[in-house]
Amino acid sequence: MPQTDDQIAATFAPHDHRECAHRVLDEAAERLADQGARLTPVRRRTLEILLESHRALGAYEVLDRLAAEGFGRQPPVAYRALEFLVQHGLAHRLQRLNAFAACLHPGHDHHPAFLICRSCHKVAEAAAAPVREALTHVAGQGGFRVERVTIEALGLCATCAAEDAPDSTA
Amino acid sequence: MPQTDDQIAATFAPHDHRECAHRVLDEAAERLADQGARLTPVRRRTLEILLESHRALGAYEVLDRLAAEGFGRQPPVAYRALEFLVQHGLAHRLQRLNAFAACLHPGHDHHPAFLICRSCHKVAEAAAAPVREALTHVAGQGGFRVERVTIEALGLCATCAAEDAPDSTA
DNA sequence: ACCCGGATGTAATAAAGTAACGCCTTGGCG
DNA sequence: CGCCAAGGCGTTACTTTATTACATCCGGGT
Repeated sequence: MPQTDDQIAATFAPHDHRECAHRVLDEAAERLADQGARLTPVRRRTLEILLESHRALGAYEVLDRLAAEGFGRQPPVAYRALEFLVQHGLAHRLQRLNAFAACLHPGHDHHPAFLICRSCHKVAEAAAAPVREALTHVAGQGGFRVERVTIEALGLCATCAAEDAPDSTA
Repeated sequence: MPQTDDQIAATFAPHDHRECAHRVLDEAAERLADQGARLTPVRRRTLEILLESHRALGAYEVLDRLAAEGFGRQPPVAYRALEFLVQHGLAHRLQRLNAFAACLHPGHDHHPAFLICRSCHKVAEAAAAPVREALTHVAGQGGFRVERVTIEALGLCATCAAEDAPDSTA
């Protein structure tokens, strides 16, 4: 399971973000070593940039950051690093946003459902298994074999909902 | 329910396509009249173009067709017509493809799940309700309120699967 | 006739993504 | 060590997708 209920809430709640970034980065390096893939400086930095927030960043946003730090300033620099991260399950691409977000649960379910808050723009990963199962079932009845799914929800996270209407929570 | 199992199969199976196109177009005109919206020539023609196949078309693909028929040849012409159709539930936007497809079941479930065949590229609509429900449930446990959902599956339709391996069906 | 809003059309530009090529590093091997 | 092959990085140039801004036109109401 990619993400428990508490973890969804934790994504949106204020927290010491350095800690989760660090944890993920460590796991990432380890996993890549196992696969014989190289976490080069650009790639590592790209992942760090994504990890600095729970938001999804556009490729050009990432590119600007990389360029400012001495890496190449042409689009392929960012796209290659991002593609590498996605392929190795360290980042996800959000179709609705044309943007990328670090995977916070590498190694678990590599095709989670995404919860995108329209207010704070943070992105959480939710367990996609039950959702995918429902879809696979519906599709299968029509003879369609599902191979890959995109599940993205736009809505309001608990933290933002509480801010919008601080006393209407109960 | 936007689409029964038989209807999913029907989308991918060979069939007289003029018939389903015609039916949808008639319904569309009627529905728009109710809403006080105008199905102008560009809009109508755009819908017809989308209805000519079960595939999703890129905005520029539609634009080329429109331009060839005497309509404007600048991007906003196509984007405006497509946006109108989407807003009135007569077409859908497919995020994965950056493309648009006619809605074959206007008036039912306006946010269906999409089944995209990677072989024939046709797109079917499937009932999203159970899928959305599963997602809403998972998200709700984390305090996230789902508002809009994107569900798109990439896979192989029954017709293409049968062609790939004609005798492995049983 | 006049005005108004919506629908069209245009040019221009932004944003997102890809192709093609050369150089440099890394790591294996004689 | 010297050599080579593969992969990574950087560049230029380009394609595809989408939007902004503004002029014009058409239809309905007064």
